[in-house]
Parts: sequence; C-alpha cells; structure tokens
Amino acid sequence: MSSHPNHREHLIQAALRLFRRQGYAGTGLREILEHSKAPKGSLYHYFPGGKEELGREALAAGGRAVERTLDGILASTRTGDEFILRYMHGLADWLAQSGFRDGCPIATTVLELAPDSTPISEAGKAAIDRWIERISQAFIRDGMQEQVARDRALLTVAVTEGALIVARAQRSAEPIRVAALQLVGLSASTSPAWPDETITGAAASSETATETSVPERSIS
Amino acid sequence: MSSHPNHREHLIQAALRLFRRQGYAGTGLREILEHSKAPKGSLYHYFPGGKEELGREALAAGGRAVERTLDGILASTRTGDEFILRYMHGLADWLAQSGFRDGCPIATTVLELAPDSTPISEAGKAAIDRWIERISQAFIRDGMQEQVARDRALLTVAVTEGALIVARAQRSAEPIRVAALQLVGLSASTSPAWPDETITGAAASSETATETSVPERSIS
DNA sequence: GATGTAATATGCCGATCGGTCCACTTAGAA
DNA sequence: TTCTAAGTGGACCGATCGGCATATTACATC
Repeated sequence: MSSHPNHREHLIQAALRLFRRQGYAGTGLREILEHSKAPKGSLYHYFPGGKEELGREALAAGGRAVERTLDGILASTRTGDEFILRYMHGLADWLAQSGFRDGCPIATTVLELAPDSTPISEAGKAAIDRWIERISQAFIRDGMQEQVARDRALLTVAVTEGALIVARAQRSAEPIRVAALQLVGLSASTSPAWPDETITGAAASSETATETSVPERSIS
Repeated sequence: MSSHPNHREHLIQAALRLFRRQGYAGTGLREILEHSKAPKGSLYHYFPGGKEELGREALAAGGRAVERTLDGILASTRTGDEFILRYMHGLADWLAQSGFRDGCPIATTVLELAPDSTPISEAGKAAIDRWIERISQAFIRDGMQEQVARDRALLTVAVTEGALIVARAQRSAEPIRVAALQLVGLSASTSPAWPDETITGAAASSETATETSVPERSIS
C-alpha cells in the first residue's frame, strides 16, 4: 500500500481525464489501466462494481476538483461579477491550453448515461448541486436574496457548460469569454445596489487555470 | 428506391436518435441498423466512410431539424424575449416528455469527438453557427445592433445547451425554465428601448415541442 | 428480353470490449 | 517464524465492436 501509493486514486484520476476527453463509452478499461499504470487485478479489487463504479467515483472526484477551484476563487474575489469573470476566463485559458480537448469532467459522461445509469446520474446531480451552492455564496455575499442567488448560480453553471460545448466545437475560447461578459452585464442591471468600480480591469487577465492541472498531451 | 423509401435517410435518423441519447461511442452500428430497419449492406453502400461519415450526416441532419424549429418560432413570435421563452419552454416540455433522455442532437457527439475528429467537429461548428444566425434575427428584429445580437444569440445557445445538461442530470425541466426566465430578464434591462407588455403571459404555456418528434420509448 | 448498375442480404473478419478467475507476491500481525 | 489476507499480474471468457467481401436481387435503359 505504501510501495505503490494508492493505485485506487490513480485509477480514478486516469478515468476522470479520459472520460472528460473522450467520454465514458469511448474509453476502454485497458486504456484507463495503461494511463494509471495500475494492474488489472487492482481494478476489480478496488471497484467490484466495475466500470460503472469507477465512473461514479471519477465523477465525484471531478466534482470535488471543481469545488476546490470555486472555493479558491471565492476566497480571492470580492464581488459576484469578479467571481464569474475570474472563473470563466480561467476556464477559457485552461481549455485553450489543452488544445480544446478537456471539457467538463462530468458533462460528457452525464449526457451519455443519464438518466439510465442511476449511479452516474446521482453523482452528476450531486456535483452540480454542490457547484451551485458554492457559486450562490458569491452572489449572496453581494447582498442578493438567497433564492435569487441560487437561480443565478444555476444560470452560471448552465452558461459555463454550454459555452464549453460551443468552444470545443469551434476550437476557440472566445465563446466562453463572450458569454462571461454578458453574464456579468446581467448582474450589473438587475441587482439592487451595485459598486461599479470593481469589474473594470478584472476581465482581461486570468491566471487561475487550476482545476486538475492535467499533464498536457498525455492522451491521443 | 421507392419500394423501400430512402434507407439512407432512415439510417441517418436512427443514428441521430441514438447518438443523442447515448452518445457516439455508446451506439453500435448493429443497433442503428436494427432501429432503422435498413439492411447492413446498405450502410457501407450509402456511407463508404463508415460510422464517422454517418455521424457527420446525423449531426448535419440534427442541426437542420433545430433550424426548422427556430425558423418556425421566429415566424410565430414578435420579440426576442418571446422567442427565447417559446423555444426554451418548448425544449423543457419536450425533454420531460422523453423521460429526460433526448438531449441536444449534437452536444454529446461533439463532446466525445471534438476536436480529434475533424468531420464531426466541423459539422458541429456549422450547426451551431447556423443556430446563432437564426437566433440573432430575433434580436436584430427588435432593433438590436448586429454584433450585440450575435453575442446574445451565442449566449442563448450556451444557456440552452448547459441547461439541457443540468436538466438531464437532475431529471427535471425546471433548470431550463429558470435559465430561460433569467435570460429574458437580461434583455429587459440592457437593450435601448423596450416594450414591456409583450412577455408577461407568454412564459407559462408552450406547445412547440417539435424538434424531431421522436416516437417515444422506442429506445432503451 | 438482354444487360448493366444500384441496392440488398449475409457471413465473417480480427480486434477489442467489459468482466471473471486464480495463482502468486508481499507486508504486517501473531 | 508462521500465518493471513490484501493486493497483484495475467490468462482467458463470450460478446460485441466497426468494417469488408461476396452473392444475389431489383430496376432502369436500350
């Protein structure tokens, strides 16, 4: 267990990376084993439920990774607008860096298997719920009413997911940036009292391309 | 050709339905042949490029189907807000009707294969571009400047795609409706001069669940 | 009616799929 | 030192994958 540290975790991370890039059905167990360098015997030892259980864990892990990113941005920004811009511009940079290959860690798998695979569906739903909860904090912090903030957070998630699809199809990060700016414009007009000095410069540079920091070009 | 009308088209339609529900890699050619009732010999006769060519045609067909829906709504609505509400609420109804199985006809396949498969990527990009062009018309019609309208249309597509993901994961059409209402709220504040009487009642009922009118429950 | 081509029907290919099984190694407890 | 069990390494399973070859049928044209 200590000589080969956590093959279980390596399997999850490899599965997460591959599922994100080429989907659940498009990724074979052999491919996951190669990338994780874990032996095949270990796979069914750690995941008796086979591929589906591994997929569930991968989705959960991917969800948590996004949560960490959101928490980090939440801690280093002041307003909801700043939060959105930082997050989405970071996503744009990170997507471009991967050659437009790394999508959302859960979207592809959910689209393939929901709602027919309940483990996958529930893992996806749980992850999204947690994201919405985090993002809501950024709006509540601005004085937005809780239910309004939750709706706005849901919209933010939807815009982000959708923009990632468009961006991948177009091989361009522009859709993400264009969507982000409009999403911010939305807040600027509907919320009660707004400090209008905060946003101006924040849009340009974004250095928070964290997420999972995938070693580039390891795949395909 | 007339006794068995258009096996080629049947293949495309079957592929489209299956790809939309369970993705590209998750759908076997045998399954497509069963659903289309086309003979196997015909597949490589009409699509020498094999599965990838069939996928490209399916994406193109799916894109056109959405275009037709958009055109129909464009013709039967007056304002951009009305357009958005009609379209997205229609989508919500239609998704619920399918048991939350029928997603976007191109999103899953694009996420699986872009940008590694250029035929698929280009077909996806082309479809999205055409949608944006259609939707832009709804905003330009309201007097919105062209580039602003295009950006708003891109945002609309992103919100729709993203909301479909969230909705499928949660097995609920609510996310689509919640997103739609906020998207409309956005327009109501940023555009120059706005008639504020149009929207009020249009949100509730939506009967345009057209799209491709899939025979329910034929799959899985 | 003969002929050529488009289309259909089928069987099979090698490769890979997810999954199972079991002998084996190894590390920590007794 | 012995015992035990977690963990490992593959061989192997039937099924299915995408794709190809071939024989045959249907149909249009002259």
